[in-house]
Amino acid sequence: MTTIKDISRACGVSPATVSKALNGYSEISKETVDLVRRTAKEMHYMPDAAARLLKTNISHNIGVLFEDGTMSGLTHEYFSLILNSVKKEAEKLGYDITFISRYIGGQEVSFLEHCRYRRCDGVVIACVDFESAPVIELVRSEVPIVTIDYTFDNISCILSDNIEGNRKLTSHLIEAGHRKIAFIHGEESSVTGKRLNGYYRALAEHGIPVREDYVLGARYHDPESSEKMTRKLLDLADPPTAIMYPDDFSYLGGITEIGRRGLSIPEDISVTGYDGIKLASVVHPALTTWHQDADEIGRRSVQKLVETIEHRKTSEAEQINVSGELLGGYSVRTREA
Amino acid sequence: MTTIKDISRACGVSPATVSKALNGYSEISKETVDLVRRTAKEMHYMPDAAARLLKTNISHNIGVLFEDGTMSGLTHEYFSLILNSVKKEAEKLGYDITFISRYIGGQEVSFLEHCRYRRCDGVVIACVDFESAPVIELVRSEVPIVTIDYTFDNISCILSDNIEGNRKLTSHLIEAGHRKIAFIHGEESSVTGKRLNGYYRALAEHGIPVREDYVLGARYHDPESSEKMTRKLLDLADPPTAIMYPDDFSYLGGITEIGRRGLSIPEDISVTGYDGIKLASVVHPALTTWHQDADEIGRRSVQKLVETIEHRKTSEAEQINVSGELLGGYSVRTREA
DNA sequence: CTATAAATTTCAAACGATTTCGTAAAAGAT
DNA sequence: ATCTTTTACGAAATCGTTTGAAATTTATAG
Repeated sequence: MTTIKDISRACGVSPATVSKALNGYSEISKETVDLVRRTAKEMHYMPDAAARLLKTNISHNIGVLFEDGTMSGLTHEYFSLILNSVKKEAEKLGYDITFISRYIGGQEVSFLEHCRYRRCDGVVIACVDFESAPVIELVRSEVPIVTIDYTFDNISCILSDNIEGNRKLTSHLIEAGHRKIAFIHGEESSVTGKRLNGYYRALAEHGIPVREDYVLGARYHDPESSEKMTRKLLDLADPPTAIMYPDDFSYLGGITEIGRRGLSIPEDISVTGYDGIKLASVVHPALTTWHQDADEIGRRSVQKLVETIEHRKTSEAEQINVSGELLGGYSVRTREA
Repeated sequence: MTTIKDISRACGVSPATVSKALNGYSEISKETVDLVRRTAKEMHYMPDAAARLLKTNISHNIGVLFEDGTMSGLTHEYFSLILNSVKKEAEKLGYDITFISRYIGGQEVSFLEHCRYRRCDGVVIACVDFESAPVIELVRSEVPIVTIDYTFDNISCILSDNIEGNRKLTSHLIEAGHRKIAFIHGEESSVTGKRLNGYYRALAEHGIPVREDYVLGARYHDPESSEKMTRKLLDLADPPTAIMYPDDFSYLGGITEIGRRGLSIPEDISVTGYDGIKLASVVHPALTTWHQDADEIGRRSVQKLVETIEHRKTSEAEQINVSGELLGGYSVRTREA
């Protein structure tokens, strides 16, 4: 590997000058800069991130803490999309991304220790148990953090508009003439709480009393679980005319149970999902759902994190709401009042 | 941050001794080792990966090159699963993983340059255009590489058994009494080639002549595209009795078109998918498909890569086949001969 | 008690870059 | 011609760790 010394030798200048020329210091003459840059290119010079980090204390590396997809209750594709967007934006802003795990050299350590070991400039946290001790330790450390879909004091977070989203989605059903609207929510979490909140609000705004037997819990991303809840709902003496599912994928469980009973969507029963992933538009019938703007969420997280990293003193913790949109499908039927 | 020097001061020994004690050199006395280890723990010492790398030339960092060229990338569940498994196994073996991109500090560079910049010990490549110049450059460099689902001379690769898989899947249909079996394959690639190969073999083994009008190309992960091909097939004067889709997700496009014609699966037409992702088991009817063992593929890639890294001289390039299994669903109907 | 071997520990030089401070030369001012 | 300023560059320290060789201490032998 060519180093700065090799170049300095080839150019007949000192390593210091090479470094400065390469990094655009103004004190180096135009000719020297040109010479150095040219030889660097010719010799296929690449700076060494480690050496640079050692001296500058900047790794240009941001950690991502995304708990593994299958174990997490939340929608797999939604987080994959966020991760992808995080990656793209990070690249654009000059950062690489590394997964933060609880291992170093095969030994178990805390997330924070891992971050320090790799000297991450900052960390994006999503899709984890935010109330677990190792996560809290990291959040409360000196490491710049941005969380997604969870709020901590004094920590910036990017929030998908779960309250608004579910409120609008519920309102959409109400405006289509539904009064008996069931909501199958996912397992307890702050996201779930917000969606419930939105659901209740929409009902309240339209003066529809809440029926507790229409509010059931299932597990995110688990069609079997939603299938079971759908069964419960349809077995009620007075079944709902619309069912809201925890996420798009869970809708598949709904389809199964609804189909089993010979009912059809949306003629006999209306349904909605949540997420707005590709699946929603290719199932039959296409699902009316709330699209969460995963791209924007990923982008904003990194932008905010980088801002925090690069202007640590002036940058303030901020809660950023990213709004989604209603994605109309063919799974909701308008009922006459 | 506590450094080795802080510990050396606290213990009254030299930094060298601390380093050796921490790294288990046998020449250090038991008492010193204990003392050093204890104080290191007390002072919350964490080694600095960068400094260590600088000296040892080992980053304990493996790069992953997972591109989302076709917009599938990370969102494609099969690859997400592989990535996840790669991550887990890497952690277990003491490596972190970093995404290899084509950017450093926002500037465009080659993959190889990025690897050198971060000094990746090795790279797992999957899901990219293996025939593009930047990928070839990386593969042909001195960096240890393992590829997934693509073969290069002298480079280890992990192969999902696409030939066998599709052969067995096709045979399964034949054994169920089908003779008119259409195969909608994905876009051209080595994987597609192998699956075609498996399809042809199965037909040949059973003495069934190939009907070229039953072999159509669609795009992976694109139900609309498969929907269109399904239409073509069903419009044939002599339509097939079974359709094999490029992947599980594409099956959804098939369902749409088949349903539109009032046909049902599997009574009127049998179908199969490929991948064996969760979706296959929760759609209706559950899909008969070939399950690719993404977990095993990820695991073996990292194992082989680490072997290559750690025993560079003795380790030989190897092609490892990971076999999958037929996942029975309810989408194939047995026909009387 | 030496002399020698064995067991510990320390020295000091790296690794590859950045950066502060100093200096020499060139340019500008008086 | 002298003094001041500016411009361009270099010397050397430093970041935190590792490692082979040298030095020191301790143990063993003669």
